[in-house]
Amino acid sequence: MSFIKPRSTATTRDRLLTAAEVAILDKGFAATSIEELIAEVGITKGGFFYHFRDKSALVEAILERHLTAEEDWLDGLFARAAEATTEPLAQFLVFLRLLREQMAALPDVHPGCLIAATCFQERLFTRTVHDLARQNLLNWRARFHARLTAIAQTHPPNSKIDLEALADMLVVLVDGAIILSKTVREKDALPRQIALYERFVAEVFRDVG
Amino acid sequence: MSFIKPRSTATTRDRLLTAAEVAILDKGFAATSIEELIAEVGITKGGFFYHFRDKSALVEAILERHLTAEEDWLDGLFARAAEATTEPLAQFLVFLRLLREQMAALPDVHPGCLIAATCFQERLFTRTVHDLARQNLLNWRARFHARLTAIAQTHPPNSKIDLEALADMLVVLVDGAIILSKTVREKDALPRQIALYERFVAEVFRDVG
DNA sequence: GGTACACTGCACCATCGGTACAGTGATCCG
DNA sequence: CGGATCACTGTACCGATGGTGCAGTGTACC
Repeated sequence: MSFIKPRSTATTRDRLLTAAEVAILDKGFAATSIEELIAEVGITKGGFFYHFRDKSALVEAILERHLTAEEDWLDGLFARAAEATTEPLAQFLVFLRLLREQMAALPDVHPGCLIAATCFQERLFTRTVHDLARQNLLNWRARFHARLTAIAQTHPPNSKIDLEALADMLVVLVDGAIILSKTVREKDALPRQIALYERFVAEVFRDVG
Repeated sequence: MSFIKPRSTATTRDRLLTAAEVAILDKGFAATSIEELIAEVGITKGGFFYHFRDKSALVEAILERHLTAEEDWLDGLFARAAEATTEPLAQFLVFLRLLREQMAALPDVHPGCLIAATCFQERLFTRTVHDLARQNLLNWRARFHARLTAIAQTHPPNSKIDLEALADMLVVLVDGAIILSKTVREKDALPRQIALYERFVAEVFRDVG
């Protein structure tokens, strides 16, 4: 090549990550070849393995980037909910509404959950990939659980409830609804499940006058 | 080979299916090689392609067999629930309890949902595979929805509720909880989610005395 | 005895992940 | 200005795997 390519250091690696993330969510990890990625980004095979030790390391990097981005995004939603009200239950319900609205606003069916995508390809990935996914889920469990516990202080549930499972339930519903919406090709499946969760949470903590 | 192998016609094909199903649920489709399957079953490559046009056709056959077995199994649970009571809500709740108990009795974490596993490997499979998965989910939606509608006749919910989404919710929770339990390696995640669903259904249709 | 079934055995192909390594142009540092 | 380092290129090569093609073979059934 004779033209001068803008020297972009981290950018090539980042473009690889983006191309790979899109491709993996679209058609799966195994169906995404390294050769197709380097063709898209415009580098050679040697260049790919300069950035990533192997295909697993690529997934590792995608997951890391994705998980922090997801965390920032949800933190943003929590912050907006905190602006609206300080009351724990109301705040959580606002957060859920914001989450549902954002999911409903997506143009197509949700591209899919990377966690779920890795979950069913066990042996293709390293320990690290699975640990990343695991830590991420445990993180969300802990965060939602803390909020639900706080809510239960001021709104004691009418009967004993498994708050940890209720915390997991949101993540479970999101992942499950993504599978459903991808499989039956209905983009409103996800927001509708979140709506049910909102109702459930509201009913569990409804103050029995 | 000199020893006389018992002539087992359909059995070889069936043993292939079983070996493949186990392997795919354990480590994923892409990580399961044809060569490992034929080694396990004790045939040659030619024998494999005599039974299946390609790897996708294998998945197709596994799904078909699996989905009918699953349907029979759930029908059995419904039948047992019908023996216990004829009242629609009580019957559905008995069914959910049976489902939860069976899931809790599994020795390890649930091996995983074939539907979900196919969902994230889009381009590796044929149209048929995806259509099978789709029809299966739509089937369960219709069946649960019919039951919920019947329940709503005798137990009008205290406020309007999306019964179709509530029907989907069970499938969504099961699939999502399998992902969760596989990822964090906690076998009780699935029964705990079903327990929450039981409570939700009971509360939605609780007669406001 | 003939036909169909359920394979075996073997040769071969393309794709893909991955290795190895020498070379090269741009950039940064002293 | 020189040297080191970065971010690659280019090429050659390897093994595993999915898949094809086809001739042959033992068994069962009619």
